[in-house]
Amino acid sequence: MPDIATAPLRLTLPDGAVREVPPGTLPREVVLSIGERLLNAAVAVSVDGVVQDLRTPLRHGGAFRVHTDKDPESLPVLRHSAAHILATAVRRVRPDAHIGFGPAIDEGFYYDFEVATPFTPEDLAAFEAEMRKIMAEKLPFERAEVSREVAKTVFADDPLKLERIDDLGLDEIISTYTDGPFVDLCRGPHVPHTGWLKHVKLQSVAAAYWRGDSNRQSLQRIYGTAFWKKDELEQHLHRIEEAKKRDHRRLGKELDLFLFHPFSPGAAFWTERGTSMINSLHSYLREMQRDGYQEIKTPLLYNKALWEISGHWGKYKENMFLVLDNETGEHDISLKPMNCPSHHLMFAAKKHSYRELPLRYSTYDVLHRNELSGALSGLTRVRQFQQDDCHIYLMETQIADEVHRLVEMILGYYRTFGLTARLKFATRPEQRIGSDEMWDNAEAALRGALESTGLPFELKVGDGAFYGPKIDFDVMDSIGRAWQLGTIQLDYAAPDRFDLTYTGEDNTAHRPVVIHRAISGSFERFMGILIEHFAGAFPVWLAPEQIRVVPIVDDYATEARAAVTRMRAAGLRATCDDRNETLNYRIRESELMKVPYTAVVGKREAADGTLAVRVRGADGKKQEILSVDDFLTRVLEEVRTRALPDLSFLPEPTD
RNA sequence: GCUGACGUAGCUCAAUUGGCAGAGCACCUGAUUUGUAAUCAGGCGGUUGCGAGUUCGAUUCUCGCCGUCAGCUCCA
Repeated sequence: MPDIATAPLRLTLPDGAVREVPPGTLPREVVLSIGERLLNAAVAVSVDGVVQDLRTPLRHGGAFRVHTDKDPESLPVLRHSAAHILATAVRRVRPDAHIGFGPAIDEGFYYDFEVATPFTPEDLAAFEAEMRKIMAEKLPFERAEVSREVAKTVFADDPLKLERIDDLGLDEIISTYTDGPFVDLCRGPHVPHTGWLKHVKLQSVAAAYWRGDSNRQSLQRIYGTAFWKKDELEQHLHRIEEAKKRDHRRLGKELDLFLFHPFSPGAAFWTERGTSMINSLHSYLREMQRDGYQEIKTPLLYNKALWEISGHWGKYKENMFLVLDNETGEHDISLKPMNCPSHHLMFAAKKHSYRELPLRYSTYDVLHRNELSGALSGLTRVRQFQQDDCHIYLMETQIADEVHRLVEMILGYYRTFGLTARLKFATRPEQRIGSDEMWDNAEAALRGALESTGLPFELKVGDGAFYGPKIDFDVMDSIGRAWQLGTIQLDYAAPDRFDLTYTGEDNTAHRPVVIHRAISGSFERFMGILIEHFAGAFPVWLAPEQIRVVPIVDDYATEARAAVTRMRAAGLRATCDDRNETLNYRIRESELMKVPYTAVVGKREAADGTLAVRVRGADGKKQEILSVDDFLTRVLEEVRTRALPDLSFLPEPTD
C-alpha cells in the first residue's frame, strides 16, 4: 500500500467552497456532507477532471465535482460497470472462461474472454439474460486495494490478468472490484451497485487478439452498450438501424451506382450513374484547379528501381501489387500505390526555374494497394482507387502562402457538400527519415502556415508521415461521423532522394520542398461518404439523373421527349419515363431513385408548354407548374451554384 | 492475414429431423391509357458461391477454396 501523505487535501467545490479532508477520505463521505440526496444521485466524482468512484480513497486535492447520471462523465462509468456485469454473467454461465480486458468505449463497452470454443449468438442471449438477473440482485461493487502478491493469488487462475499485473509499474496502486461472485483486476471507477444498470444490450461477438497482437492468442470479444434511460438506449439502437439504411453499400445497389465482383475484390465497378457522379466531382476539382495546376498522367506500372529510390520497396512492399516480369522471371515490377514518385520523375525530367514555382502537378490516376482481405469494406476500404492527388514543388519561403491557400481550397470544397472539417497538425513520428534539423524546419514552416489561417487545430504529436509533418482534415458528415479525408503533407525527404532541383535567381541549383495534398482522400471513399451523408438524395449538380420527365399517358410522350431534348441541350441529365405503367408507379420509382425533379406532362402541360414539377422527397407538396424555360433556368442556376438540397425533406429510406 | 457468422433466381428472402427448390419485386408478353409513391393476367428465370467427401438420396452433414459481413487495445 503506497504511503498516503498526511497533509489535508483541499477540495474546491463548483460553488467555490473549499473542504479540507484527510487523505484517504472516501468521496462518498464528502458527497454526503454536501447532501444526502446528492449522494443517492451520485455516480462518481472527479478531482481536477480525473473521474473516480465514490469508494476510491481521495489522494489529491483540487477541483471537486460530483457527477450524476446527467453528466457526460458518468456514462463511461456505467458502461464500465456493465462490462463487469457481463463478465460476471459469463463466468456464471461459462465458468471455464478466462477474463481479459473489459473497458468502456465510445459507443458502449466490450469484454474479452479466453474460451476453448467460441461464443454463439445463443450464448449472447443467455449472457444478457444472466446480466438482467445480476442487475436485479443489486450487488455492490466492492473496491479493494491489494498488494502485488495478493493480486497474483486472487487471479491465479486467470493468466491474462497475471500478465497484466506483471506489467503494472511498481508505484501503481493495484485495485480489485468485486460484484457478487466476480472479482476483477480493475482501476475503476464503478457505479455503487449492479442495480444502477437498467438498460443494457449485448450487440455482437467477434474475435480480438490479446492486446491486439496477431501473434498472440485470439480472444472472444463481446460488444454491448448501456444507457441510463430506456429511450436513450432505444434511440441509440434506432440510430444504428438508420445508419444501416443509409449504408453506402446498400444505397449503391439500390441507386445503381456501383457494384463489386468476387473476381476483383476491393475494386469497384462503377455503373453509368456512379460514373456520372465521379465525373461531376472531377469537373468541380478541375474547375477549382483551373488556375495554377497542371494535370498530368503517369504510368501505373514501375520497375522496382523507382520504389528503391522512393523508399517504398523497403517500407511499403507488403502493400504493393507485384507484377511478374516475363523476361527476368522476377516480380520486380509493381503497380503504383502512390503518385508521388512518378510526379518526382516528371519534375526531374526537365530543368526548372524558380520562376515556375510553385509548380503544381495534379492527377486522377488509378492506384493499387494490397490491403489485407479482411480489411476490405465497401467503398471505404478498397484495393484500387483514385486520389485527387497533387504534388506541389516550391521554395521554402512559399510554404506559408501555399498552405494557406490549400487550406482555404480544401475547406471550400467540403463546404460545397455541407461537410465541416476539423484540422489536425501531426508532428514527427518515431519511425522517420531525415535529420532532426530538417524536421524542425518542416514542422515550424507547416505550423506557421497553419496558424496564419487563424483556424483552430488539434495537435497530434508523433502522427506525421515518415517523410514529413502533415495537416489532416477530419470531416463530419450529416450524422456526425468523422472521416479523415484531406491531407497536406510537407516533404523535405523526397527532393533529396530524387535529387530534385530548380535554378534559383542566383543561377545555382536549389532543392525544392514538396507538398503532397489530397482533398477527398480517394474518390471511392469520398463517394461512400457522400452517399451516406446525403442518404442518396444528392444535390442537383451531383445527381446522376437530375430530371425525370413523366408523361401521364402516351398522348403527351412527344411533348415530354421534346422537353428532355431541350434539357439535355442545356447540359442537364434528363430522362423520359414513358413506359406503359401507371403514373403512380413511375412517380414512385423516380422518388425511390431519388431523382431531384420529376416533371409530369399531362393534357394541360402539353397544351401550355409547361411542366408539373415535383420536388424529390417533398411528398408531392412542393409541386409547381412552370414553363420549360423557367424550370430550366432554375435548375441550371442550382447546378451553377452547386446548391445543397433541402435535407429536411429527406425521406426515411424505404426498405 | 487471423477469429466467427453468412453465401439459395438480377434484388429481398422462404424451404420441418437430409426426401421433387418457393414467394414478392425486377425482366418479357398481353390487356389496360392512367393527374402525383406499386393496374391486372400470363411467362421467363436456379447443377442452391466453387470443388471434393459422407449417404440410396445433400440447399441441409464434413473438409478445402472463393467472396461478403463484423471484429482484431478507444490499455486492468
